[in-house]
Amino acid sequence: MELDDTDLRILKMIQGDAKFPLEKMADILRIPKSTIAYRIKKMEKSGIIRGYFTSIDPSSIKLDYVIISLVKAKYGKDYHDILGKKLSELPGVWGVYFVLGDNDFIVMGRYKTREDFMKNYLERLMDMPEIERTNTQVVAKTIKETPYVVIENILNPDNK
Amino acid sequence: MELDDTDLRILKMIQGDAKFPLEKMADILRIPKSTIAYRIKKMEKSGIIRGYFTSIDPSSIKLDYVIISLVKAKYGKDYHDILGKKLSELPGVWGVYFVLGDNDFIVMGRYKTREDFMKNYLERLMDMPEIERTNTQVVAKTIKETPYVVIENILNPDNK
DNA sequence: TCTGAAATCAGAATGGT
DNA sequence: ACCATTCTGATTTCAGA
Repeated sequence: MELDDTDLRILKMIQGDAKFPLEKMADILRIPKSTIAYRIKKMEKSGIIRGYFTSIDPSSIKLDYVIISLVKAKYGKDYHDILGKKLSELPGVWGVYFVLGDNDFIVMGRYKTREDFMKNYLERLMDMPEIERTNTQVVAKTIKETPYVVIENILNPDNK
Repeated sequence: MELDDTDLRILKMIQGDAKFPLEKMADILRIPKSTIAYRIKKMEKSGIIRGYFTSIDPSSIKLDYVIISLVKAKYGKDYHDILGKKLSELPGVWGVYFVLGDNDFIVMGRYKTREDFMKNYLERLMDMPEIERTNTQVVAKTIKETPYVVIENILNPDNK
């Protein structure tokens, strides 16, 4: 499905506020709210809109031990497929990226304590025979984390 | 603010579906919907709930060039502060983590093309005098990306 | 802090263009 | 595909426990 400028403007308004009222959008874009509703439904059906989520402050539920791991798999396609799956099923892991370069996987996770991290992450990682080596880094500070913000500049010439 | 079991159950329901109806929650938890509303409002005010977001499929808007950078700053506190800020202001960057270990920053970004990436990210990175060295990896496949899912197992004994 | 009922408002459904 | 109207149901408000 092709997105026109109106679709992008709608997406920009709802990406940071899932409950942005149709009426306000209608006022801003100067088109009827039933049209906005119609377009949003279409984007939901086509998979452009993947869902509506609530962002919860991780530290409010004591998830203060944030880690990022660089993982190198042993050579062979099977190893990669199996390892990718295994990593993404670890408790606390919210991101797994298969990358080209020195490493194979970059893994993002959140844990309550060092003990929680050791038990539920690191020890399980040690048990994976598909791994060649790992390098895990502790996040001292999250400076920015806005994974849902995708549309930054609507008037980007590349969109034309 | 202290979260009890009911709060956590509410959060678990809305984290993956911001529009989960109060009435359904009331049925499941067997408490009145006005109480659910009251508790959600409280969590919004106290900052536990940071907002409601729409997840947009990045590839639907042609953001197919996904990168992760490892950045090492030159020594000195000022360098770190300035660099963290500069990195988080780069277009396309959605995540910046200050980490302990071999690197100082891990930077997550999304771009339309290699050219877009070169122009808006890499070339600007090259211009930052605070940087000692960088190592940028291209994401071949995003295996998992669920940053909003924070509460995995409500019945975790650690919560008690 | 919690609850029930009433009032308000937003979103879904409809049908016509 | 678009839009005006109608209808349904979810959220907000408020008084009382």
